[in-house]
Amino acid sequence: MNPAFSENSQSDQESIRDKIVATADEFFAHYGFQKTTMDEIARKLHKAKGALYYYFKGKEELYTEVIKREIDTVRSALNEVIRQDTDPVAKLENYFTVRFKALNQCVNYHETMKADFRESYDFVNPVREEFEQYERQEIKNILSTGKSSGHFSLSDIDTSVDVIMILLNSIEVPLYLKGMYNKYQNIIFEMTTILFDGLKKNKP
Amino acid sequence: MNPAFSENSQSDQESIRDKIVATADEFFAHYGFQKTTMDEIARKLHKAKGALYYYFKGKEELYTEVIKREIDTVRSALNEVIRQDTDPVAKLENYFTVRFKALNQCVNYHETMKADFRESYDFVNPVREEFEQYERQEIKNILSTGKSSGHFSLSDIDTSVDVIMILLNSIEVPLYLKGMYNKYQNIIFEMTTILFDGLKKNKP
DNA sequence: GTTTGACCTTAAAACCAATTTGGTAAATTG
DNA sequence: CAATTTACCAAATTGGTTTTAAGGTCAAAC
Repeated sequence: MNPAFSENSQSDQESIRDKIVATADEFFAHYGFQKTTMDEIARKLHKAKGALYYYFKGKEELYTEVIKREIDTVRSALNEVIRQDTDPVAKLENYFTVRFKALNQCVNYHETMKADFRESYDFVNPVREEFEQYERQEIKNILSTGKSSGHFSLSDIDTSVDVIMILLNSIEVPLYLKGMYNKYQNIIFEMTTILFDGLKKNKP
Repeated sequence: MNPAFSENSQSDQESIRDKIVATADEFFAHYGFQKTTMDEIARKLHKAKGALYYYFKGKEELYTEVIKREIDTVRSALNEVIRQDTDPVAKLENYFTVRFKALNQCVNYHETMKADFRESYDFVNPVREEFEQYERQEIKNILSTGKSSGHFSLSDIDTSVDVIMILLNSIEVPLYLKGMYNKYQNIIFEMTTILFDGLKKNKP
């Protein structure tokens, strides 16, 4: 489970697991969850379908793993931004830019969002929620340090975080589900600017 | 067509048209576009189905009329806000509050938005687009006068309008489609506050 | 000018058989 | 024992057909 524990045999095991996830990713991204079959994935890997069930409980768990890795990519990119030693304003700005760009790559994640209007993909909710919690925490951190350092003037940080979270999540719909990411990029930039002028401390 | 031209006989005609729209509204709001039949609507009005086609070309036109009236309600409320002699900042704030509240009542309008992820209700697009154009114009007016009067500090008004329009439209998804309007009200308030601090001229 | 009711056409629902597919478990391999 | 296969089941999906219902039309009637 933990990569740090991987021995020779387990390294192979992980490697196969990874290959399964990678192949599943391709199919899911191409044909979506429903239209992808476990048999297809197995065949592509020159394995029998049953082998997949040695690594994953079922199709849903495999799909969830694919989504999880997509989200992890975003998280890594965001961690990189957070790690940097920049002032809170620049950090939050970077956070937004990187988030939109990285999330734009998450084909399967968008698929579930789109599908959520038709049917429910509840089984990915844990992943979504976990990421939301992560983001909430990180944004709160940035705002908190920004408030302490006098970069932001905020009365209630938690509410500000709520606002930002809702804005981030809301704007995903036109951006990704309607494929307007490239078209709206300059508008996103302007939006962040306005938002930041609102969050920033007014220069006295 | 124009109510100002209505004579006695035409007044009756308009009255019946209105009754049809009202009844249609009830059914559409209750069962949605697809599951409502023209026959149902006619029966409720103690008329034959054919009568409806004397006033409307078809089901889609009738539905569009229902949507149009919903939107007109919102527009009236907004016109009231615009009419008032308040400073641009307060006016735009009122605009937001009233818009969200009024739009929350438009059951059928939300139905089409929700449905747009499954199938397309293109025939209501003209209504949508017309309203969007109206909003764009009014918001631009407010921003323009706000800039002239020194309440707002804006470099490019058109882009600011774009940002506001996208934000307004984006946030409708969680607000109405996911029924979070009541839950999010204080967050909306805070959002407007932040947004306005961003738009307002920094006090020197 | 309105309304009706019979009528047409097409789209949706209901049905059913055939097939596919997710999932399991015993057997097999190395 | 870890990893994989094969054979198999039950449930879901698909394809095609029939039936039904619903949108829309029109001549006649009010």
